[in-house]
Amino acid sequence: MKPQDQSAADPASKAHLRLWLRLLKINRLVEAELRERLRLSFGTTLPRFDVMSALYRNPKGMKMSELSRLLMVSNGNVTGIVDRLTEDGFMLREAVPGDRRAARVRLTRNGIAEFERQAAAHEEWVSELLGGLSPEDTRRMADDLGTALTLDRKDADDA
Amino acid sequence: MKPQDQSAADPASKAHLRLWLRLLKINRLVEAELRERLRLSFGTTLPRFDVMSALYRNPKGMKMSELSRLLMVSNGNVTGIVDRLTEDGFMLREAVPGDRRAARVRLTRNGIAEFERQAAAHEEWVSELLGGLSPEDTRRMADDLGTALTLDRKDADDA
DNA sequence: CACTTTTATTTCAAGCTTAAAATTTCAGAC
DNA sequence: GTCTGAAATTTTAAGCTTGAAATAAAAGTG
Repeated sequence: MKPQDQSAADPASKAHLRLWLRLLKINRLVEAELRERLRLSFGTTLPRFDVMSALYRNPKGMKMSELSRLLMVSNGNVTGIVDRLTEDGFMLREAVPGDRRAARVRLTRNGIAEFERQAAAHEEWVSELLGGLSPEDTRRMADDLGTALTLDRKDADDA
Repeated sequence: MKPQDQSAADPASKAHLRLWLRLLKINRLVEAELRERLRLSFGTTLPRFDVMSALYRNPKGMKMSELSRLLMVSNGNVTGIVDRLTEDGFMLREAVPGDRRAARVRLTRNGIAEFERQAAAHEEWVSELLGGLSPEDTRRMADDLGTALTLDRKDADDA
């Protein structure tokens, strides 16, 4: 490829940057709205919702480190959020039989019931907020992102 | 459409939720990487980069409230970030002639030079991190998101 | 002009977040 | 068994973030 092929300035990097700025924007828009609704409707926060969601899908409980890895946040971060959710009676720490260092966290009966209420509203809200995307665009974009994510390595699974 | 058309459970909301979880994931992945690189290479953070970026595009400066609205963060948040960037000599507050309440913030010569270094690296990093997306997918996704964003109302503009 | 309301910003308390250091326990080497 | 290093978690300090309250000044009302 000849040098002047780069006619209209840099090709890919500007396009990627443009996409990134839009990803950032929709993320902030949706997160801000979800945060406010969670606060007003349930008196909770997004990080709390995320932790409860992870535990809801793992009824047997998860170790702190598993939680931290899945949610892609630091260990110390999870400690604080779980502390507060435990104070509220939504979850509890259990000893791990063979390992006195580890702690297994799981939702209480109360936490399960509370999360189910929150999750139903949450799903409706997300759908409302992404309502501008047609079913086809939605599916295609999710698939494209799936590709990008597996190429970024990390856990290639997904529910 | 007949009732049993909804065969595979709820249609749109689950698809939107799936997309949302992937948007969230790629966002965290990219942000985590950018945050670490900004820290290691420039000793700065994403919020600081965002503020400097906004001011770089507005050489005449911006009022605190304009900054806060553009970046979609709270007023108090901007105050703290600008305070620290000012201590570092990258920006300064100026009085607004006709309004003694307001403050106009702009980059110093030093701040401009520093941001230009950071922005060049940042663009490369983003392109690298989104490298898994082909030029076509990248463009299409950005366009689709643009649609979703204008439908979410708010400022329909964009650079 | 006095009064009220709106606007611009900062301050504050609480919670989120990270990276790094500190603890505690486990597992392997000897 | 003792030592050394790795692993799981918590603690800590600093910065980010919000919503609400506090300040201060501008703009409208009468």
